[in-house]
Amino acid sequence: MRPEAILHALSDPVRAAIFTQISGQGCVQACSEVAMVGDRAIPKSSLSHHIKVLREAGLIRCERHGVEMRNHSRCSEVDQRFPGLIAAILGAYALVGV
Amino acid sequence: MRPEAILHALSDPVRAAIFTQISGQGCVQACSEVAMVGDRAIPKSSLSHHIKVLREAGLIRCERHGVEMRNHSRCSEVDQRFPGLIAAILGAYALVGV
DNA sequence: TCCCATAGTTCGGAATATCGGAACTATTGA
DNA sequence: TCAATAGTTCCGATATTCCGAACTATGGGA
Repeated sequence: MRPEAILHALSDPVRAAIFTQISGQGCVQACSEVAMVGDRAIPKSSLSHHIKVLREAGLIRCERHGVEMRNHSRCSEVDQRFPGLIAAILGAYALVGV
Repeated sequence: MRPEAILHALSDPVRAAIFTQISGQGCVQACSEVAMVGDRAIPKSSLSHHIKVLREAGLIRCERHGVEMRNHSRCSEVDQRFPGLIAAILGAYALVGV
């Protein structure tokens, strides 16, 4: 879990929005529930790529549940390792309304 | 001054190190003083590019002083707009020793 | 069992960004 | 005016990103 990977993952507003969504409500979302960011539909190959980047950065964990993939936020683990990082980043995005 | 630009700028460990260096001691450094990161020499065209990315992200301000360029950290301005962001990021890098 | 529908992943090629050497520009001092 | 120093710009090689199309995996019927 490296800081540069986390920053890179969240330096894309679309990925930051996806991560916010996964972290926010209930902390579990299937990819198909994330297929919209704002009013914008994300092509599923792009979404798959974004999810992969978030996963490889250690920000989320994915497990198959039947036919769908559930994405869990790893917020608390990341926060334990890098205190305040996630909060500051999502806070900054929230301030500019993304 | 957008969060994604700041995160992108600092998602490169070399740039993060340059920014740490500029922010750290005395808050002013000419590019030539930054030409080393760790034991690694940075080509000056690359350094110029890195400095530009940091400048455009709003992280530093550059002004010519005679023949050299001085780089000032804008830490406090960034912190005013996005509280805790810089500290959390540099703190995370410090934790892994970069 | 076989087939279909749903959910994601992988492939491939076009567009874009990054890196660094070489050439260029700007400023100072002799 | 010329030389030296400090950065910038240009450009080609390399690497990333984006997304449609094809592919894989799982579960639910007929």
